[in-house]
Amino acid sequence: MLVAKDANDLFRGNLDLMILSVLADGSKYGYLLQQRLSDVSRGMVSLQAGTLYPILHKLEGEKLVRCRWEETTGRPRKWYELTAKGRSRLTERATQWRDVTSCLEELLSPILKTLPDPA
Amino acid sequence: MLVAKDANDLFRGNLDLMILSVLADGSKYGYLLQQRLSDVSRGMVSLQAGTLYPILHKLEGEKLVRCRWEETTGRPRKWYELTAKGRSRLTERATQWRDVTSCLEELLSPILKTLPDPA
DNA sequence: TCCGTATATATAGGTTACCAATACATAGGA
DNA sequence: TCCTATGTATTGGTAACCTATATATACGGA
Repeated sequence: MLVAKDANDLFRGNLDLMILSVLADGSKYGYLLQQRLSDVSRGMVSLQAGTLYPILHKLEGEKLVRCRWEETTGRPRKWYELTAKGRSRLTERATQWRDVTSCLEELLSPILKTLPDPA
Repeated sequence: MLVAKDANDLFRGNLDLMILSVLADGSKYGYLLQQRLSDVSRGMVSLQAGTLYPILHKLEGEKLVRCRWEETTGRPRKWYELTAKGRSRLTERATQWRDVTSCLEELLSPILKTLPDPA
């Protein structure tokens, strides 16, 4: 029951949201996105390749991102860019997230108040 | 990709946390817990029986809750009570949740700032 | 020059949380 | 009498994510 079995279980269901939001900050290729996400989350999120690429393919299939291969450098890289539809989805999902947090915060505030400050 | 396919997908992975926190407010039987959760979430969370009871059984198996049948009233009811281990798990999961939100908030704050107030 | 590591993308198979559907049974009101 | 609300439970299915594996290039050190 979600007892830290898998690294990213705490973010389950929100990886698409996180990826879209990172792409909103500028186009990236998969590997770069992976590192950026690890950085901004201070290591809390560590997307494995087997997690990342299937999500990107799915986002592409939904036309939320578009991509093109860059062959100029030695290694081929696949750059992903947010589409208009992707931006729309991002705001939709971000709004949902805000609603979820407000709901959870109401439930958890009495419990969290008894805890020491995160510092 | 989490496009409101199922009613509670937005809360996926947190139903155990929500149930534990509702039980922290006092012992309840399943059906009562189901309604209370719907109330405090203003209808956002609507646990079906097929979702609720398996979770309760699992929590019981982990000794996070204990339960006893109440036979006095007409219909038998199974009351669930948080154990010490359950309380410990609750604070642990609540802390995790706080960390997740702070991480997501950092990612989403630029997007949410552009949106109108929830009101 | 050879090897290990970082870079870079991809797929197959498995696990788990949750849902939908169904089942069974009692109480109360129309 | 019948319908709805109450109350607990199980079975089968789906989707998201993970682990393991595969393939290939670039680069630095020995």
